[in-house]
Amino acid sequence: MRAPNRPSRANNRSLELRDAAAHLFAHRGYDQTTVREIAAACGMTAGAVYVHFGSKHALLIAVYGEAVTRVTKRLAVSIATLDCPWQRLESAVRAHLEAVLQPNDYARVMTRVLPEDVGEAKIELIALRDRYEALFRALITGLPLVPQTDCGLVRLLLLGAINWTPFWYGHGGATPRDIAHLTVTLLRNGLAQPSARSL
Amino acid sequence: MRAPNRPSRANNRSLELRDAAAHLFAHRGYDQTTVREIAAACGMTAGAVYVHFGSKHALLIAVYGEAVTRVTKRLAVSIATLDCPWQRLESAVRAHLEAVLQPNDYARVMTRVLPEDVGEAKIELIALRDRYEALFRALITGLPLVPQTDCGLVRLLLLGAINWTPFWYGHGGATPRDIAHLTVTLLRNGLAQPSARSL
DNA sequence: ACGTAAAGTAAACATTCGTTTACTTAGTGA
DNA sequence: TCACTAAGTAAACGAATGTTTACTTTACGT
Repeated sequence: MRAPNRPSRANNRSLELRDAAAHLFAHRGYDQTTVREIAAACGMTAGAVYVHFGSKHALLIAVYGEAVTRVTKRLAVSIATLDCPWQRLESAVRAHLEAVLQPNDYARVMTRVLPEDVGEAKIELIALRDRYEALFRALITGLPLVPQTDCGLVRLLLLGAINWTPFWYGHGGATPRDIAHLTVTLLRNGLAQPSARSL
Repeated sequence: MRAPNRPSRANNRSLELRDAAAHLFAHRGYDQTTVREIAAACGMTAGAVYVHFGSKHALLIAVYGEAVTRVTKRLAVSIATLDCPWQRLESAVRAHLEAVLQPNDYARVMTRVLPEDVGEAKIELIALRDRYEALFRALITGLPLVPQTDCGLVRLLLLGAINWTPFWYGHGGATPRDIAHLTVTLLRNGLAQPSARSL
């Protein structure tokens, strides 16, 4: 018998495959990426992919799961030492944006491939995404908002705004820090001139 | 010679095809829709599609163009009689949301299929989308915002928030009217309790 | 040294899809 | 009536794709 949790051959090419898949899914989308391309990126043939993953869908789920794990960790670290709920939210938004906007293959997969487009794997992807969005739910319900605000709606608008950023980022000079600051300022105080505010 | 602008056979099945394509693209995405499905929806064979459209890409561009035309018209009507810039923006957002969220095949294609995913037709789709987003540029630069606000960034965040809505709409009880109101209120005044505002 | 099993290859398989081709049908104008 | 042309069909084409199969290689435990 071999020792469990440690494969006999040291090189774990599953991770190599997963990374290559993440890179291609992030840059070209799921449908536009072929199993042969993923294999070639690791210097292998298509058949070898199925030694490590049962299907292309399974590979996507592995990538997506790793993406959620990484971004979750990054976000938790960024807010760990902060107390002010507004600062916590801004820091979380900035961490999310940095992950999604810097050339970070895993995070980018989360916004690039839509669960609706992958049919069979849809349910698993939505579950993973929900796990991540729950973090923002907590951050938003912790804010001192005007009474009877629909926190769920606020969360969805906020996530929509920042999930869409990859499609336009780079055309202006704004950094993730700028975008996060503007977003949370907007949520907190609005952007109207003081004389133009309503009730 | 035949009279121009009026085909000899009265039935213009190009439009029928375009409608069917819009329906399928909106519900299943571009890649997941086959030319055979579009043809079958009109009771035709795949080959007949190419009598009316040179390629599947051309069909997508036709759908996308019609979508922009329709939503643009709808949006123009909704703000025509309003003067207050905040009301104009809210009305425009509501019109956009109603178009995108009600089962409106054409409008939904605008948010469902990403130009990045269609390769060859990408450039045309982006041009069409830009034409539409210019309307929001005008509405936002007309707002009395605090000085030195980055209007471009605001527009992109706003469009991101409302373009993402189709992916979650229906899970809460919010109507397009509710969402539009909350969005513009948020942009105008923020949502912090008055005692929790910062400079 | 030997048997085992994982890792990988090369090739084929079975679809599927966008598109083309050859042919048929039917309305229109002269 | 008759030639013309747009509209449509049935079938095939050619390429691409996810996946499987049969076979080879190689590292490890005993």
